[in-house]
Amino acid sequence: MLHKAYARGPLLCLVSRDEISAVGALYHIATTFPALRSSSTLTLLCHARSLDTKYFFNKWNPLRLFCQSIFIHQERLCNMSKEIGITTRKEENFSDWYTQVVLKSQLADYASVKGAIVVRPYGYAIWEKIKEFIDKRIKATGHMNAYFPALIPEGLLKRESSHFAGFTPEVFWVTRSGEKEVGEKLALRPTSETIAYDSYAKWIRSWRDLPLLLNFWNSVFRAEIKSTKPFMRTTEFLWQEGHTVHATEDDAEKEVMAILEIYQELIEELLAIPILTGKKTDKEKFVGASHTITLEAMMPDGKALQMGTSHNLGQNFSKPFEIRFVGQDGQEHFAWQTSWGVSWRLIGGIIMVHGDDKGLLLPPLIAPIQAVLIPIYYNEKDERRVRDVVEPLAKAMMDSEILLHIDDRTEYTPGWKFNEWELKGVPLRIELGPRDVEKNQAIIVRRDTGEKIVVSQEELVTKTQDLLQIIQRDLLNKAKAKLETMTKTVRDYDEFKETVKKRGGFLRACWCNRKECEEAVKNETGADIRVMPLKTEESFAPCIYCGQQNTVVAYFASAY
RNA sequence: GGGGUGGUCGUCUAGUUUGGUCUAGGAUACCAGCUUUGGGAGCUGGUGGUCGCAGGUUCAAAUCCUGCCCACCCCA
Repeated sequence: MLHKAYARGPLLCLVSRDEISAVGALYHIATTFPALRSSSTLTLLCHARSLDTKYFFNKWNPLRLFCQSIFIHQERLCNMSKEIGITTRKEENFSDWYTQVVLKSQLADYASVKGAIVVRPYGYAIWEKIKEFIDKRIKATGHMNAYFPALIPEGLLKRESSHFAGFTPEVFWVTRSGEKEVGEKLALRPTSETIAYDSYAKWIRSWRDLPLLLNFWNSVFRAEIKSTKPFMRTTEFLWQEGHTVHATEDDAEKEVMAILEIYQELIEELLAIPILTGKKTDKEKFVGASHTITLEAMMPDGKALQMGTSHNLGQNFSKPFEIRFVGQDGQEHFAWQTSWGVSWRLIGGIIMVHGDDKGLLLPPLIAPIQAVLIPIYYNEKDERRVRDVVEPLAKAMMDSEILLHIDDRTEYTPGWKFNEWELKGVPLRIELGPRDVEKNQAIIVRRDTGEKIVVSQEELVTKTQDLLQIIQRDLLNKAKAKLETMTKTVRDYDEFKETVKKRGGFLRACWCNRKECEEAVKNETGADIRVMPLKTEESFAPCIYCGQQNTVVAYFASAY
C-alpha cells in the first residue's frame, strides 16, 4: 500500500530529475523500510550506495522532505484512529491512561506552576455536582458556609504543637510583601483549623452559642509534592472543610458520624464507588485529632484512595485556642470540636474506578451531561424533519430533569461525535436521524456496555430515566464486585508481602494494636493500615507481624 | 532524597550525534469554500512557531556549554 501510493510515482519522478540525489534517498528508505527492498527501482539504485548518501539525505532538502512524507504516511496509516482517543489501555499502563483521560476528556490541564492544575469547565461541573449535594445535605442539618483567610500568621499555626509539627514540612510561607520583609511569616493555609478557631474563640461565650456548625469551600496548599497527578496530587486543591463546635463530647461524636453518613451516601450512591469506613490508627489519624473516621476506596491498580475524613478533635484545639463557654451549670468549659472534609480527589476516584479504554465514564448522578442527543441529517429537508422531532423531545426530557445536551454542531460527523462523547463519559447517547423520524423511534446507546436500544419516541423520556438508573446501579455493582476481588484475608506475613507486591488491594489482617508493628509493616511492604472497621470484626489470627495473640482486625493497603 | 528520560505551531513530531541550504519541514487540529454526514469522510486554499526559560561560546545556535523551570519514569 505504502510503496504503491507514495514510493513509486514520486521516486521515479525524482530519478529522472536528479538521479544522484535519488540514490541517497533510496538508500535511506531501503534501510529504514526493509519491506520496500523488493521494489526493482530500489534494488537497482541501492547498488550505488558507496556514494556519500548521508550527504544527500541531510543536505538536500527536497529529498529529506520526501523521505519524511513517507515516514509520516506510514505512521498515519497505522496509527490514525488510535491517536485521537486514549492510546493506552487501562490495564496496561494505568498511570498514563489516567493522565490521558483527564487531559483528553478536558476535565483539567496542567498549569505552568509545579504541582498545579487548571480545572476546565467540564471538570469543574463535576465538582459543582459534588458541591451541590454536600451543600444541600449539610444545610439541611443546620450548617452554614463561611470563608476564612488563605494566609495564616505563624503564631496561630503553631498554637497546637502536634498539628503544626504534622503540617510544617509542607507549608508554603509568605515572607515578603512588595519590597519589604513581612513582620510575622504568613502560611498559605494547609488547612483552616488554626485561623478559624482563633475567631471561634471570640464568638463563643455561652452554651447558647453552640453548636457552631460552619463549613468552608476553599482551596488549600500543600508543598513538597514530587510529581503531579491531576486531582490526586496537586499543591493546591479544592475541598470543603467543616468545622463545628459542640458543648459535649457526645454531641461532637454524633456530628462526626452524621457527616460520615452524608459522605457515604455521596460516594456510594452518587459516585457509585464502594468504600470501607472505619477509624484511622493513631499513627494515621489527622494531626491534632483525638480520632479520625475515614472512607477508603480501592483503585484498579491495587492502591487505596482516601475519599474523605471526619475528625473528632476532642478538646485538643479548644484548649490552646481557648474556645470556652459558660454552660447551663454556670461553669466555664472547653468546647468539643470536629472537622471534616472531602476534596476534588473524589473526581480522581470516579475516573479511576469507572473509566475504561474509551475514556471517562461518569455515573449518571454525578454527570454534568447525562444524555447527549445527536441529530443526524443529510440535507436541509431532513434537517427540518429531524429538528421538528428533536425539539419537542428534548424539551420533554429537560422538563423531566434529564441533563440533556444536544450536539448539533455541523462541523463534525456523527461518528466523530460518538467517539468524543464516549471519551467524555456521558452515560447515554441518543441518535435520531431520518430513518428514526420515519419509524417514530430513537436509538439509545449505553456508554457502559455499548448496547444499542431502539425505543419509540413516546417512551424515550421514561426509557432514558430508567436507563440512567440502571447504569447508576450497574456501575456500583460492578465496582462492588471489583472491590470484593481486591480484598483478601491474610493470616501469614509472607502471603501478606507477596499480595501487596503482586496485586495490592485491601489486606484484611490481624494486628496487635502496636505502633511498632504498624510501622514495620509499612517500611517493609509499603502498605499501611488504611482503616479499622467501625463494627469490630472478630479477630481471627495472631498479629500479622509480631505473632502476638491479642489482636484486632485491620485493613492494610498501599495508598495514594 | 537518589538516578534517568524528555520539552520544537493547539496536538504529535522531523531536524540536535557532526552548528551553516532551517527567516524551522510535515501530519493532525483550526479557518474559508466546495462536498459530505447512521462509528473519528474527501478535495482546494489559508492562518498559526519567542525551537521550555535565562545566560554563555561562535562570524553563525533548535543544534554546543552552564543554570533554572516543567512533565514523565525508575529506585529509596
